[in-house]
Amino acid sequence: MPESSGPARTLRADARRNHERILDATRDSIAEVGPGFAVDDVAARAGVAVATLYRRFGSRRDLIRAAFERFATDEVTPLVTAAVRGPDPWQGLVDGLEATVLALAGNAPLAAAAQDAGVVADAVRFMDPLGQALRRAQEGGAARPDLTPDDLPVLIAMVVTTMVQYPGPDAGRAWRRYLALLLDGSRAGPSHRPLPPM
Amino acid sequence: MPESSGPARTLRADARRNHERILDATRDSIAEVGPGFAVDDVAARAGVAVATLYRRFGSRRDLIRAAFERFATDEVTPLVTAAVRGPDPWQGLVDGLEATVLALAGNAPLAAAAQDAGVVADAVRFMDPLGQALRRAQEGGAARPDLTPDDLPVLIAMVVTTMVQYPGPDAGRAWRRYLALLLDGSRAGPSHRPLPPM
Amino acid sequence: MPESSGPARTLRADARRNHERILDATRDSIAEVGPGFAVDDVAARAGVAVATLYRRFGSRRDLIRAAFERFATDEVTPLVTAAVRGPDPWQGLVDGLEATVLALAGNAPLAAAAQDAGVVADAVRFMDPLGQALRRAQEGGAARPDLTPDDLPVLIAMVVTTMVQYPGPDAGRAWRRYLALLLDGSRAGPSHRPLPPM
Amino acid sequence: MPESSGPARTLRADARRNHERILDATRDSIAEVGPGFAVDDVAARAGVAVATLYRRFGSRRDLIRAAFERFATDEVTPLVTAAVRGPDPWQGLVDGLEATVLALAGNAPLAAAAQDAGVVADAVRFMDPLGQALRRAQEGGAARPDLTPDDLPVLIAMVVTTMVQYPGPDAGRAWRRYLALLLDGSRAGPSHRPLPPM
DNA sequence: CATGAATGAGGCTTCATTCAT
DNA sequence: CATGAATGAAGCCTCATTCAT
Repeated sequence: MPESSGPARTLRADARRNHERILDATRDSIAEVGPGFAVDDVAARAGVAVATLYRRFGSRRDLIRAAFERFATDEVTPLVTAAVRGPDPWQGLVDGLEATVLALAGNAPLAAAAQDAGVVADAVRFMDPLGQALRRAQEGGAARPDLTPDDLPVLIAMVVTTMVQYPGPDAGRAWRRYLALLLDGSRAGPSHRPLPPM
Repeated sequence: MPESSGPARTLRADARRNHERILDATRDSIAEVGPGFAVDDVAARAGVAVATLYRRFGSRRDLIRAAFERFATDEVTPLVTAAVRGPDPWQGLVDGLEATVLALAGNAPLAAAAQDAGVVADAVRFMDPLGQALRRAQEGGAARPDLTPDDLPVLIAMVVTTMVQYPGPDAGRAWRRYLALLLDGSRAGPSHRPLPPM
Repeated sequence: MPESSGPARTLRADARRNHERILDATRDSIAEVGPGFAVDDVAARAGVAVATLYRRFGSRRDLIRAAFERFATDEVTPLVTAAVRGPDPWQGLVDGLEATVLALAGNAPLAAAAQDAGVVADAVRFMDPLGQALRRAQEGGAARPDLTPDDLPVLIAMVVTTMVQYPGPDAGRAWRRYLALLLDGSRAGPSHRPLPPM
Repeated sequence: MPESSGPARTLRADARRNHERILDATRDSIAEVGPGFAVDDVAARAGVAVATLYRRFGSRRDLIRAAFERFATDEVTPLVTAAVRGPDPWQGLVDGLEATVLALAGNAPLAAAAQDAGVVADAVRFMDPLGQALRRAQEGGAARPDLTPDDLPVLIAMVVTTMVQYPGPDAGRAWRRYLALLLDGSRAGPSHRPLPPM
């Protein structure tokens, strides 16, 4: 049966649609009222009952995680994947990290909420392209060899912190400074002593 | 105005004592129940009424700020001041930052609360010795010249983030890794491009 | 109506199987999470949808009733029937009541749930052997004549109460004390005034 | 300062008044909507904020306990104390228990709530006169010696159960029957074997 | 000036139950 | 006839903060 006209109320489809709606609503609510958003507000925005929300996502924390993950997957990862592609491996890593933080900066409150909930690292872990970029840069001798892909979420969290902590008018700029500092520390260099273990 | 009659002075002293007690209680409460501590709990521990607490400090946030500031001033600054004193300017900066973060790590929950409340930078700003160490390291040619003392609180906040985000069993270790990375990026080096502005 | 075609009979069997499964799941769920069990949990354990459960049993309360009834019928009644059989009529009543409460004690949470839902008496009413034992004991002159079989569920509920109210380490013992008291009061005795009416 | 005219708004007095009001409201709410009453409803009836209620009583359970305790202390104990006073020790015990259960029957839903919350025994423990009556009856040789005052709350709970379980039109009568049974079992008698331990 | 009782708003979460498929 | 997604209504509880004493 092809999709006919009119309401076409399917249930499975509605469920999926609700899923998306809730995630959108979460993003919007956080964007508007900040990391202290209320779960009830999200449900209201999504046009579903709170219990529906709780059926899919078990808790406020998981909701944040899911919203941030989808954001990371759908909006960040593609940009990063694109940024990473380039002839120069080091520049690929630089561009990838910049793209990452830039994308996060676009939804800073969501990032802050994820930070508050302690789920940044979880979600960010899904961005594999960065890890590959790191490896390529290491193989090319540009990045110091004692970094690991597991460090990347931490680095990103550190930079995100600088956005969270300084929400002034120039908040959109300062993070570049500290990312640059981290990157300079991440280059291969003869004077570097091995990094302490994780 | 000379110190006049007895009672007035006694009151002043009592007030001061209350002030200290409240700050102690804040530190203790946060240490025990974490950043989600309750103001009432602080008042109870301090042996004062909640309203008294609110008379002295205007809000929960200001209370955190004050507690963290006193902690920074009384417990962190001295250690840092001592650490900074050394013949080698660069090592002085390194030791100073390490001492800072180490001291913060000792009261990680308080640091986390300050982070949550967004007052880390405010309080940390009071630690001047680090700024002087930075300048000395820059004058000696060891530290890159485009860093400023205002960067230091940010760097510290970044490292504190790695403690907050990874409260696992090795949480006490990982921060060293990222501080090292930041320090490697902070060294003077011919290959460094100028840092983006703050 | 003779057993007709296959499929119909298969469906009936499946329905029956579901019925049993749900009742088992109810017993298990209550045993694990106590009288505050959730209907959804029962459905999940039974491997059926919640709506299916609601089609067969009208409400949570009816579900408890049904589970307790089946428990009473299948697991308690046989034990009681066996216990009642003995040469001495009074001892038969004593043993029967002890067996009853003992069986209930084995599934105390289910009994408690039935108590909470107010359906103990309903279900217990199905245990006729006790009534017969009472009559035999009365005919033999051992039990006071003004008791009736309708009193038995009440007596049992009273003893079950002592299990519910005292869930301490010796909860498994105390009920014997109060059953003994009730039994001593149930013996025929010249000093007994007639019991007030039900 | 004598109590003047008008509102006379004292704070300490108001607190005390609120305390009483909340307890009254609890009694009323339970009487109206049953043991499943809502704490919010109690607060509304008492004309106080929910938080006020929670400041005094820590939890729903404690609220029930307090309401039942006050009821027991203020309304039950005096009646019992009066009932117990009589020349015949055994009759004193009988009358005391009857008065107890009778008083409970007047607020059966409150008793049921206390039963549900498992706090009957706690509160009932405050009714010492019954214990004294038991001892007097035992010293007079009327009551069996192996009963202890700690048994009394249990006996009462058992009888209360018969009220809870049979809320029919004759609910007000049946309990007498079972109390009589318990009492007959509580008399001293040569044929009694010692009660099993608690 | 300290007290602490009172507030009001809101937070998260859970359940029994009913539709639409 | 079974499914399970969705519901709506509560429920309990906590907190930062402000009056009245």
